Amino acid sequence: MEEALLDGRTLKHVAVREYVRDLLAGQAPGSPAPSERELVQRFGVARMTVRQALDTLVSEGLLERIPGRGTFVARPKRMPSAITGFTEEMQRRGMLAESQTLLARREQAGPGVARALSLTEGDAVLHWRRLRRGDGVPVCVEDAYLNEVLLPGFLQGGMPTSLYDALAARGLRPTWAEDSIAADVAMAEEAALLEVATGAVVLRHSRRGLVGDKTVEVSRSVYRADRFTLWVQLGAEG
Amino acid sequence: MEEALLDGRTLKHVAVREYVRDLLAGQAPGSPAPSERELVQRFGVARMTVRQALDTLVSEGLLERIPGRGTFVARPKRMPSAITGFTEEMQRRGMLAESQTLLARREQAGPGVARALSLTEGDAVLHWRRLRRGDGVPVCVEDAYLNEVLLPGFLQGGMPTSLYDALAARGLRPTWAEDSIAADVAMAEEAALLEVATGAVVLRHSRRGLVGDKTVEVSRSVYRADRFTLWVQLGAEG
DNA sequence: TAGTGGTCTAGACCACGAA
DNA sequence: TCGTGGTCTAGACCACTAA
Repeated sequence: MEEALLDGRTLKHVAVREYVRDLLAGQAPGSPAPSERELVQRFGVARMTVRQALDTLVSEGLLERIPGRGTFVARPKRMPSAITGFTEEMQRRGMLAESQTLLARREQAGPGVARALSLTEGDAVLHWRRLRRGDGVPVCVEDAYLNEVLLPGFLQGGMPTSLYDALAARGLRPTWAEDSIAADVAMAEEAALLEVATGAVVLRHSRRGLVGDKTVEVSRSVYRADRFTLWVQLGAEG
Repeated sequence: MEEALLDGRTLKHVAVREYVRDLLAGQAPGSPAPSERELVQRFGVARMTVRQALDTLVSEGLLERIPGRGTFVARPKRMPSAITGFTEEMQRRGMLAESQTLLARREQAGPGVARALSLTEGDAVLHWRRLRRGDGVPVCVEDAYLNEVLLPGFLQGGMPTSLYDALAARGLRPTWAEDSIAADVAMAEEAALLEVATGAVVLRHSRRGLVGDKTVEVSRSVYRADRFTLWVQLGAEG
């Protein structure tokens, strides 16, 4: 029976690991995993091999070992804030996210954008300006600048609703972000778009989004202070 | 010579691990670690034991294994924002942090603070209000509410400069934080303390700080918008 | 007492990188 | 060719938990 589980091509600890992962998929926290010796019997491998498989699942946070008791499905750990965009943020709050493209074109990078994208001033960048609504009310004006070299043909074929979905489809969703958040007042143009008075209080949010060492996105957003509060979770342990 | 390194009380993989950690402390990224077989010889242990020791250091991010080459000091990974307080934040910016205690007393928890600290309304909490300066200029008014049960005698013996240092000394430095950030205008009392006009733009920052499952700190800070921008790094990969 | 995970041994063969 | 880390074996003894 063991032969059905080991095909000779897959590494044994990987086979055991994926077997256990499938077995416990969807199981409630606290559900017991097979014991190490049971997996040794089932797969006909050494115990160290089973431990190597389980070690991986423990470090992933899927399993939890309790000496003298056994191995169990761990309760999900608290996770720090993911790197999300407006669309996901609104969905998380149960609000309807809408976007109206005000501008989508190639431009020459100004000094600030060029530095943030690790380009030279005057290099071509994609500039995408949107008015973003939550439940129909203007919430935010966002200017996103994208590295054109990484996104050939991005402006063709219609703009997507979610920038991060579009980046993810190209394997370029940021895995690292450097954000700055400040309070300020709205300039005339911003105020008109956000349907507030010039000088109304706003929250300014800038982001530099990287995947690996490459900056793919620089954005500057201005939020109506009366319609938006930023939430951030920090830390790892739970 | 091996006997000098193993005292029989310490677990062997721990002895090997700490030997390697000390050996490589302060070494530049890319510096080679002893090979696994070299450590086997030096400590007279099995190779699996050495691998267990090195596995820990690899998962800590200190070491990096390169198959066929060896094991090396890893370059430091980018880390998400730590959970810091005002003092550390100012130091990070190269500014002098000063604090003036406006209030430090036991109070009965109001509904919001009680809920955030997982207490019952009316339970005793420690309330610490400070005016915080950076390079001598008022930057922030912070109200911190602390769970008195976790911090017996905290108000005696003089207030520390850094709340987070004081919590760390008790093993209660938050490992998880839930923050909210919003733009607003200063109320009269805040404006007077911050030396701005009533109605001036401010950044409001609330935090719930936990260690494990216990909430140890709830704070509400109001920052002068012209003196403070918040910075956050998100993500894990580098 | 029986079962669990934690630690440890003394080997083995492999793919890969550098010389 | 030689050294490296990656994988794997077939056992062993320990402390701890639960019945």
